[in-house]
Amino acid sequence: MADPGAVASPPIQSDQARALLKALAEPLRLRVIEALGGGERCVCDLTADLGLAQSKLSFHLKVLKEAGLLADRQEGRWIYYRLRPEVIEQLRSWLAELGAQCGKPASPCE
Amino acid sequence: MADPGAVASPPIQSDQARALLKALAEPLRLRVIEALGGGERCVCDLTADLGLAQSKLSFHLKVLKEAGLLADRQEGRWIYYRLRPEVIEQLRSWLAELGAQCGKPASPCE
DNA sequence: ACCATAGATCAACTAGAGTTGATTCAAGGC
DNA sequence: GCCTTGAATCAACTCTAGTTGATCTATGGT
Repeated sequence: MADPGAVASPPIQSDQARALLKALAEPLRLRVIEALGGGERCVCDLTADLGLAQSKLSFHLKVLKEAGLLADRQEGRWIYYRLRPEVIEQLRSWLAELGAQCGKPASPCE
Repeated sequence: MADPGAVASPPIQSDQARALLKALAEPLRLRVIEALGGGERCVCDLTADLGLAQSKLSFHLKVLKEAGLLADRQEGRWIYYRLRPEVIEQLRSWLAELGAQCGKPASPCE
């Protein structure tokens, strides 16, 4: 029903969806996410490309990681971040359910 | 490629996606959205069901409407709000693009 | 015309989230 | 061991977004 190849993508709760939405709904974080949409990047690259103060980027990376949207790995002095597409997929599934049965007419309240 | 049955869902911009995400990423608004996920409702029903102050609900309905997520119609004294599933679908498509090619390995930055 | 009710709007207040610059920590190079 | 550099953390500040209660508008009943 969901996604065949994915690593067990359980249906996501409303609270989890909200956390993901909140993490995404911030201009800088969205730019980070979009940058990582092109593939894994190290922090120094992101800092340079997005023209951000180091501590600012670090703050937002932390938020995104805690929301579950990013994964990271260390290699020597550098830390690489990447998107976790399965989490995006969970959010998409959650959104799909929202639109599913919203066409029902209202019961007149008079 | 996109959605066959939908009413011409043009690819959405990053800014528009952010606006939608921001509108969704608020606890009360998400509750409203989920309530409307079950079908159209009038404001008085929503106020009662969600147990909200009237002005508070009105504020959030406005935000959601301005984001494009809701449509409304007036009938006598009452105003009915409903979800716009095509907008949700646009957001889903936008999210799908994000995860598409994020598997690319990083170019080592040393 | 008057009153009651649904809903939007407004101004003042509050709180939470992001910014900034300094500091700390860890990994390499010498 | 010491110095440099990548990155995280912290405290102080700022600002935006949501809350609150009052007011305004419009619809319908009498």
